Amino acid sequence: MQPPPLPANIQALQTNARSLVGRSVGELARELNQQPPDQPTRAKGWTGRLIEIALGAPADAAAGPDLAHLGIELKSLPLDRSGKPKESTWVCMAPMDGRLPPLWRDSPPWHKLCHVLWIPIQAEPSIPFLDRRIGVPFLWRPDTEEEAELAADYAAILELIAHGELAHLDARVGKALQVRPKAADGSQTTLSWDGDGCLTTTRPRGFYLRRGFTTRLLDRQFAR
DNA sequence: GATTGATCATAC
DNA sequence: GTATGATCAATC
Repeated sequence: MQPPPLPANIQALQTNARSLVGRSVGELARELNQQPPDQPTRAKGWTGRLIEIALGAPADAAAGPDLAHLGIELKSLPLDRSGKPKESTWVCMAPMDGRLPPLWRDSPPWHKLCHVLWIPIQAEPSIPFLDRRIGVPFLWRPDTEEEAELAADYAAILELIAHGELAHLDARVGKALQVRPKAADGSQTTLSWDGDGCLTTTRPRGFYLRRGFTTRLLDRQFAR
């Protein structure tokens, strides 16, 4: 199997994604000539990138959906032994300097989350890394209720950032969408504003979907 | 066991 | 340095 080209449309993408069901990480790596990491624990995003390669997504560092021409974001969804998401889901960076648009529908997380192709994958520690298998993919658009929840969380987060109340912006804010540190280490900084309107610095952070939220997506999709 | 804050690898 | 892909590991 060669790395497929950029899928021309959603149908092609879905066909490709369905062809991965039941394949193992090791098989996929071999077929795509990707060298598996020696220490999987030190290659956190490797499987996600492997799936992107398998689906023809370009590996660029630009912000925005993976498949910009289709408006679709690819997300691997690692599952634990009970079939629930193992972790929260990375969404995108959260600018701390006031560049976040006031309207949810203009926001970076909305543009990432408005149309997602989820690729479930086994991730329980008891399964050797290369033996983990890919599950049934599903396209998702937030329904009214889900979007309202995300938008409300976004508004709360935005307000804290806009008012320079970063001390109160921790991972406990937000029912579905939360903000957590996102950096190579604790020394990283980015620009922000304090409560008096003075420029300062803070730790870089990003938006994440809580585990409970993605659990509900799975439940809805597979009606379990 | 779930959550929060910290961190790892890679591309550009 | 900033973005992407996330999971690790300490703590609650």
